[in-house]
Amino acid sequence: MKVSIWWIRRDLRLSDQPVLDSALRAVGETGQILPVFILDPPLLNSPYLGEKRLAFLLGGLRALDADLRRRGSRLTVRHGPPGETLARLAWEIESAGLELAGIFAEADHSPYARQRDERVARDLPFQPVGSPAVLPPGAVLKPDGTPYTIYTPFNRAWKVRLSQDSHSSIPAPTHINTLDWVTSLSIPAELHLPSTVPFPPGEEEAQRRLNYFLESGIRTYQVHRDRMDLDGTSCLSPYLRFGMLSPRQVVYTALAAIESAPDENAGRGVETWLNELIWRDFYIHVLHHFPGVRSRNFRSKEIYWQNDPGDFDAWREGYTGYPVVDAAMRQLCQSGWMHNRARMLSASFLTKDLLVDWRWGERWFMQHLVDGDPAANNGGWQWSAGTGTDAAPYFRIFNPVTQGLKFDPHGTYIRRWVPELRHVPETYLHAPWKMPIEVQRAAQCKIGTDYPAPLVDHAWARERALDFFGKV
DNA sequence: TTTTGAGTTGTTCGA
DNA sequence: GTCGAACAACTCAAA
Repeated sequence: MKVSIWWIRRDLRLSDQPVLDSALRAVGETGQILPVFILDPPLLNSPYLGEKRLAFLLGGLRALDADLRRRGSRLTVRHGPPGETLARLAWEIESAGLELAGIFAEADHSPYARQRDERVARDLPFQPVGSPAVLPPGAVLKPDGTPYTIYTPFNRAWKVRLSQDSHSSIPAPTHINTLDWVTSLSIPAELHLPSTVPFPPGEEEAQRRLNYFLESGIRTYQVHRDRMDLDGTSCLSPYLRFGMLSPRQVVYTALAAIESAPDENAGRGVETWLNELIWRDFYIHVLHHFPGVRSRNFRSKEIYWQNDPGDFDAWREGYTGYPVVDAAMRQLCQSGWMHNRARMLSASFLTKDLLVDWRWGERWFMQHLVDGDPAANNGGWQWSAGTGTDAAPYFRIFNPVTQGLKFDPHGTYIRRWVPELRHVPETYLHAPWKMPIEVQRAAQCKIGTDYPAPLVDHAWARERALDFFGKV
């Protein structure tokens, strides 16, 4: 009898699951599947992994295990180096007189994962299937066969490529014949998602959110997505990060949503949202073709950052004295997520106002984001710092006050995340240091005591950054 | 090979 | 208050 190992990494779902589908095909009607998740020590101990994302992952494993059990299956969890662990499982299968049909896993394009997989493939019958991107790296190239490094042409080519593509969603199997005598660790239970993290893990929740977003949020997406005070975005990033949603299914569901409801706003919303999903693919492709971006500037030579540890501390704890920046940083630490505009704004503040190395910010974000993904996070940070592919021009420096006025006009976002500013009148909310002393007293918010004075003067910092980056 | 046009997300200043 | 231009120069994409 044949057995397929389904090695689960960041594809925690059963529907539209090409890896599981391949594993099933390889063993036929009578064969068995062994769904495995391996707790890999270097990943668990990585300085880029934080508790919130780990808790989300573990919760996702619990949810997947429950989904599997409903189909007569279960998840096997092991701990150890993946190569040895898989070899051990292969040995267990073969010593029981069964035939290993193959080890099936979704491709993972991050540098660590590629090295790991190459090593596994050397010794074991391992095949990567599918991709966490909608279109896999290599599928979108310039006519001369080299990868794109500018988003807009990539976007155009991506859309052409998608139009040549066909997709028929693979339904979740109703029953999965499973090898059930293999021993498994229990999923570590000590880590639970804090209640401040608004992302219940699991495929069912992911599907529910996708449907809800496509029914209601998509119509206002284009106008509300930049507003930090509204729930204008899809909030699907953690689910896409761990493959609780199939990225291909997301795209095709969204496209189908325009066709079935030809509402002008919905159409615009889907179009805008699709462009965001293409950014996700873009950075996955960039990291695949240029793995060096994880440690080095994509474009510019080394930059001699100021890297003041005190400035960095103030930034990461949310005590810069600029309310939107502080709201953003506290939202990150408490909820494990940050609004897209808040990410740009706080990244601009760290790299341009404080002249701190983007890698410091990148690592901090990775430690706290539930959706933290090496490709997207690195792409975003290098873009913000002006060192990346298709980077922001060096003179594009966000003004935290005007950005706040524009994208959090009533200060709801600030009041939500920076409670010491809760009673500050709207007129002063984005620049509280301008409050006259009697207003500070009335608002129970003394600047310098209850809430910090600005860490740097933005106008001065802007000039300093222009000068600094001008020289580079 | 050469040439031309374009490049996510902003801010400030002066008319 | 609104609007357009300047903020540079360079690399990339595509004809």
